Formats: sequence, structure tokens, C-alpha cells
Amino acid sequence: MTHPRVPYLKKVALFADLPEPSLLRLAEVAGLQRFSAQSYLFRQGEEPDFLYSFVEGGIVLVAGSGEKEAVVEFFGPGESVLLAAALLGLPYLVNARATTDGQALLIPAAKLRKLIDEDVALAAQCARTLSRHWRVLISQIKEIKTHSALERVANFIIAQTKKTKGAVSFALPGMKKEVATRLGITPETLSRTLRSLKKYGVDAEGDTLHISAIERIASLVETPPEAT
Amino acid sequence: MTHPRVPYLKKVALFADLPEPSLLRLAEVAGLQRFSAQSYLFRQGEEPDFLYSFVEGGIVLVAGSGEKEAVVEFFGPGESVLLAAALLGLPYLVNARATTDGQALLIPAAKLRKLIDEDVALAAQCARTLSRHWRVLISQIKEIKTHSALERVANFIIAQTKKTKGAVSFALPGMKKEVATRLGITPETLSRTLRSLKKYGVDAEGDTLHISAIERIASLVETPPEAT
DNA sequence: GCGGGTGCTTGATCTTGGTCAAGTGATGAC
DNA sequence: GTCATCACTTGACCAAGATCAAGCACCCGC
Repeated sequence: MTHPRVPYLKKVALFADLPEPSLLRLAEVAGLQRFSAQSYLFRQGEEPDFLYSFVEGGIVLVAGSGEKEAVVEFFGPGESVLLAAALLGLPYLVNARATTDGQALLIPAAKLRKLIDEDVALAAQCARTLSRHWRVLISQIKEIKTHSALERVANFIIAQTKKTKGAVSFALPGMKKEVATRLGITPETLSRTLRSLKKYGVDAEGDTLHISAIERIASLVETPPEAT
Repeated sequence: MTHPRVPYLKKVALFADLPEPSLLRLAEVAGLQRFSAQSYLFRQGEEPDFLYSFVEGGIVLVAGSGEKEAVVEFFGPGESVLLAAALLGLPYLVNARATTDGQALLIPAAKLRKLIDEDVALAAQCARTLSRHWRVLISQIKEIKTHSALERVANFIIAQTKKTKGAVSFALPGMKKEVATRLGITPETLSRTLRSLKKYGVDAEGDTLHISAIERIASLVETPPEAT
């Protein structure tokens, strides 16, 4: 009965909660696209033809094309990118490069712009998703403006896991040099910082970090018990 | 015939293009609130009761309460803040402090959340406004991560005016120390940077900047003509 | 008038993190 | 196999900008 692409749509947070009719409308215009690691899905300055929602694999949003590259954020399965550009029909501000092989649902931007004016459920859901993105970016700006390199690395580690205590291991969402610019530091500084975190139980093994006790990392960043 | 608060709603970009029925629904729940310079409209961590849209005057969004304050962005007449928190019903991530006296339209957050699920025009408009905000924040992140203090100040000056050449004068959107942290630098550094920009025709007089030729500032920031 | 608070500037000094350069290890082309 | 490339690390050095400390100018209350 239901469209073959609906199950894919269900995997994407942006669409998961939409009612059946909305899903069907989207399913009709959506297409599934494979991509391979290190390939570019789109480049800064291009006109947005699609909204990208990841079913599998991940990408990294990179600002600035030439020498000065800065990672804005990593995105993985279930997330959508560049809703903003697609909705406004303005050129992408960033590049998207795949960090792994994967597949994405592509929704034609023109169709999306049309649907959003007709479908409350979709429009409201877009607004909520964009709201979440807004908050993530605000946090990042706060972070960069008020915390040191070591604190940012610590916070990044904490953000990568849901656990608040005990041992954790996880893979970095991209190459170390990408993680570095995501944090607003150089690869060299990240390397040194990770080494200095060894004494707090952080061990790097390739692109996997082993944390012996996440609460020790958290203590680095919490305001140390103040008087007053 | 029309509600007395509709003309105020018309002044706000978020609402200006909405059809009459949507405006009326909003007008019924909106309230006008005066605020005075330096007062806090809300503080970080509070539950969002309202969406704030400025009819007159401006505010500054400040992250971090204690010692480490960092300005996230300035907002003026016609703009709306914390749509994100209001829509999601999550605590504010930032403080809002008035930079001048003014008045704001307050839309109860609960009502807004209800309306957005029923009113396509409103929902779509929220999504578009949030999209614009997203792009502004992305630009700021790029800026901080890839440009030096001098370039950031130059870009800030350029962003404050619509003109692309000739002389300009404009008032800073807040105190110098606020502008400084907005740019991710200290007040001292801003002061020194402005002085070093004197030779490029930038003159500070109180909170007003006089630029003798905006294109000279622009040339500081454009990639100097590269070979290749 | 005077005194105190505040925002801004200026100078001297320090520190963080960036830059430059060299070296290692893994990977892949041939 | 060799060689090149590339991510990453490490070390030595450097510089942009932060911090610390005065000093100035303005405003407001008294």
C-alpha cells in the first residue's frame, strides 16, 4: 500500500513524525542517492537543487574552499542538511564532503518550497528542526568564544557520548584534522591537547578514542567549585 | 475593521507577509511591551514564555552569565529572537539585554506552538526566518574560524552598511565592549584594531564610526589578487 | 563644585595556540 | 619490492591577541 521510499523517510528525524499523507507526497518526489567517502555532495556557492537527508553514512560541512578550510559540523544518519538553503533557494554557504560511504534521500528543493506552503505538518516540522539546528550553532559559538582549546576538546568528547560516567569508546566523526577545525583549532593543537588529556584517561587509537572515565573529563570543564 | 495590533505585526519581518487571517490570530494573543536600556528581557536557562519581536529599539543576545560573557548577536527593529526556544519549549540558551529603550511584541510561546501546527502560512514563514538565522550564524562561525581580528572588524563594518563604496557613518549596535565579544575579541583588542584602521579611513567618535571609503575597508578582506 | 562609577584607551607583559619544519607509519600505485 | 602521498605527531619558534594595570573622560548623584 505504502510507497517503497516511505520506510527511508521514516529514518530521518525531520520526516519521522509526519502524518501518512505528508510522507506520501514527499516519497513521490524523493530519490535515493549513494555517495562514497571523500566525494563532494555539493560545493559552496552552488544553487541548491536538493535537500539532503542521510539514511546511512555521514558527511562534514566545510566552509571556505581554498587554503582556509573550517569544518562547521558533522552530520550522520537521520539528520538533514541545508534545509536553510533549500527553503530559501539561496546558494549553499558551505561544502559537503562525505566522511564515509553512505546513502542520502534527496528532496528536490523546488518541490520542497512548494510543499512547505501547502503542508502544515511539514512546515511545522521544518521549523522545529531548524530550531534545533539554531541551538546547536549557538552552542558552538558560545563554546568558541568563551572556552580554551582544552575545554573545547573536553566538551566535544562529552558531546560525542550519551553516558555521563564510566568508560566510553567511540569513533571520531571524521579525520582528526577535520575534528580540529570543527573545534576552531589546528590539527597540531588537537594532537597536543589529546596528548595532554592522556593523564585524564583519554587514549587515542587511530580514529577511536577510549575514555576511561567520562566524569573526569567533565570535571575539566565544569566551573571548579567557587566560593561565594 | 482590523485589530489595533496588526499594524505592529506588519513591522516585523517574521509576520509582515502573512495573510490577514493569520495576522488576526496572532494579534489576538500578542501583547506590546516596553523595555528600557540595559534591562534584561530574559535570562539564560529560563523557560520561554514568549517570542520577542522588536518594533522599536534593540537588544543584544549574550551567552554565559558569569565572568565570561560573549555577545552572540545584536537585534533591532523588525527582527524576532528566540523563535527556536519558543517553538521547542526549551530553556533559553542566552540572555537578552536591551541596548536601547524600545518596545517589543510578545507572542505567548504556548500559543505560538499551537498556531504553528494549524497555520501553514505561519509555519512556513517561521521556517524561512529560521533559515535566514541559520545562515547568519554559519557566516559568523566561518568568520571566527578563518579570519583574524582585523579582518573580522573590517567585515563587521562592511556588514553594518548597505553601501559598497564611498563614505559612511553609522552607530555601533551596542557598547564597544559588546561589539568586541560579538567579534570574539576583547575590548582592548577592538580598541587597538580600530586605531590601526585609522590609516584606512576609519574614525571612531563615541559610538559612531565614520568611514571615509568603504571600499578601502573591503580591500582589506578580499583575497588579495592571487596569481594561479 | 566634588567623588565615584563606568566605558574606553593605552602601555607592558605574558600565554595560548599558530606556524614551520622534520619525522613516522600506513596506504596505494607501479 | 620501491616510492610517493597523506594523516598524524613532535619539536622549536613565533606572534596574535589576552591579561594586567594605569590613566582618562564622561556622567550622575550629592
